[in-house]
Amino acid sequence: MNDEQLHAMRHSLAHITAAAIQKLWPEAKFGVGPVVDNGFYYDIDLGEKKISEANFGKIEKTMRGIIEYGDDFERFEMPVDQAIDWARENNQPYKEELLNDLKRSGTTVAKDLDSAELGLAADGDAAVENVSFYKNGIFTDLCRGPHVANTKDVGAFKLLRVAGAYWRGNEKNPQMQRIYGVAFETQEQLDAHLEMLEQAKLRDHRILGPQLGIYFMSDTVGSGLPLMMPKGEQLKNLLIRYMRQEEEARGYQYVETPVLSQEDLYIRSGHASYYSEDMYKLQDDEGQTFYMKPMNCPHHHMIYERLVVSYRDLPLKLAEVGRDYRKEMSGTLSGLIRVRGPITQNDSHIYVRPEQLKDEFIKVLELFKSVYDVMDIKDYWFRLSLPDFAKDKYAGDKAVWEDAGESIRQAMREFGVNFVEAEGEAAFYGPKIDIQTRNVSGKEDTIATSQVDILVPQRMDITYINEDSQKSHPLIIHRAILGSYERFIGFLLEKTAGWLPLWLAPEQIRILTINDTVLDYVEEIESVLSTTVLMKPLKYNELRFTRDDRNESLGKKIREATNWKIPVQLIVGPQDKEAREVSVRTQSGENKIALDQLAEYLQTL
RNA sequence: GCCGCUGUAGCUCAGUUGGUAGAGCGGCGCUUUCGUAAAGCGUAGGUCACCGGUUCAACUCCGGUCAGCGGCUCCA
Repeated sequence: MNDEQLHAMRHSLAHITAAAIQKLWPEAKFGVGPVVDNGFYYDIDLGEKKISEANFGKIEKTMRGIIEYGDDFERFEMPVDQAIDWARENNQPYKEELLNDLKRSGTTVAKDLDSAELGLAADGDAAVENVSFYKNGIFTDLCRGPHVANTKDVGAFKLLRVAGAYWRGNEKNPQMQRIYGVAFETQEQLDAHLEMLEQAKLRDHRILGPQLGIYFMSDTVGSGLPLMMPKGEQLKNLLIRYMRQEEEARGYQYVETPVLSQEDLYIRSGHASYYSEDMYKLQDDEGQTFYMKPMNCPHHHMIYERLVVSYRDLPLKLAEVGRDYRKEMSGTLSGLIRVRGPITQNDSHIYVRPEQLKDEFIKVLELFKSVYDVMDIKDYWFRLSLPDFAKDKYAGDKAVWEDAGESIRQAMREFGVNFVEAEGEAAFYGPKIDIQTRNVSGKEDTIATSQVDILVPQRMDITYINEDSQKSHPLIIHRAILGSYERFIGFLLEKTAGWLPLWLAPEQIRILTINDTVLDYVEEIESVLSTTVLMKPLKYNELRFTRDDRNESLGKKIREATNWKIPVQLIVGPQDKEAREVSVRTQSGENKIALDQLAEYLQTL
């Protein structure tokens, strides 16, 4: 089966879902019902009545009835005015709204999604005259198609969940219910997909994190406020040390700035007008207003002003382990991926003269590549996020925006990275690149981001004196290679299924004894380990090891060490002591290593 | 924030159609000193998320709050 057939199948199932719902709840009003990855959805408004997953059995049963009955999907066209009458007569206000948009402009002025749903070509911007419909049995829907020939031809499906979704993606519009389903050609493929989703859950950092003693969420502390446990703080600190090592080698200078600032700073930077609703605000006893910093940029700009006078001082690269707090809406929070705080940024601002922008941006790309290679992150791509001037988010000179976008584009071409472009995803102050990857369930995710700031230097009037003794505004590259350390830890846990590489594992080595007769030998091993230092990729990384000499079976000790995903288990029994070796158990198998070779061997893991 | 679902021992979960709860693992104690993913026996442990209402009686029904999950919206 090719992609088009699969698409038609899933789209047809969306219609069958709607048909079943119309049969069960004749008052249902329908929105759109497109195909998505692995399945489909349909948006439905039942007014006061709500569908819950408890209704899925009934809906699926009705759907199977429709499928078995085997109506043909019939396509027909009608003039748009007649279609509007049809929508009104059938009490379908959402369809009526779409049809009116179509009539007016030939487009629905909403997302591309809509055009695929409707009876018009995706590129149509002239007003349309005719729209197409599809009918299966008693259910008729405005739709561009294509569909399968008969309701019998839809393969295997399962309704997965129901969610809220704003009509046409706008939170000011009414909220509809979105019924999601997955669908495949065969039951086997469907089962395999459901199995994959189950497997993905086992790699979920929100399960692994607490399980491995990395972090947890406390009901008492509150949403989006993770508590890092000793192992998590260990891991985070290793990442911080590594990034600092790499950045300082490339001329970055570390600074530290307060978590609070007076309101003035954000008024001057312009963040206040965009984000004041999203900042935590504090009032002191003297009537002063402070904000908790949601980003480090304005603070860094103040340091810039103290350090930079002349063009000779540029580029200036300031870096910080910045602890930010953001008033994120409760519904957006998720494990370590989206938190309120601390959002510990691997943050840096590179202040450049315009002619330095492209070269410095290439150096940033080089740093991305170098760090991601070490982290063994391979499956990622860049997204060049440009402004959409139709939105009022973007201010400033259009030509400057385009120059900056073009510099980034050139830098990426010159450095040779793959990238896609996306309009309307830029930051308010400039174009950016996002580093995209797919998470364990196949959903696209942003790991990190880098922006070119063309607006704030003017707005804050931060300057340098150029070669002609004139005041000029620098450009600023904002960049976070690992994003936030919290988010990166979440990402890393999912990528590795908890099996962190040796250099990052909070507990790297556990010595497992077989009985008490080897305790003196264990001490010898420990003295070797405590004088061994890993040099790559983080320099002077002292080994972190523990000993399990409890009165328990070896099997149990191995099981526990494995559940903790400790990369190196050293098994020590009378035979090892006799031979002056250790049994090294790693994920790739077991090796007997002589004690005097152990330090050397560990460097190779 | 919005829509839907969920919240029982440290963990994973069972249970009561309203009469104050149970298993496995873990913990603790004793026995066992054992070679590659769980030794045996015993034992402690719960304001059934929190607050209020209905009721003779609430973990169970109703309302609210908090927290988690799936989406939508948002993401400097």
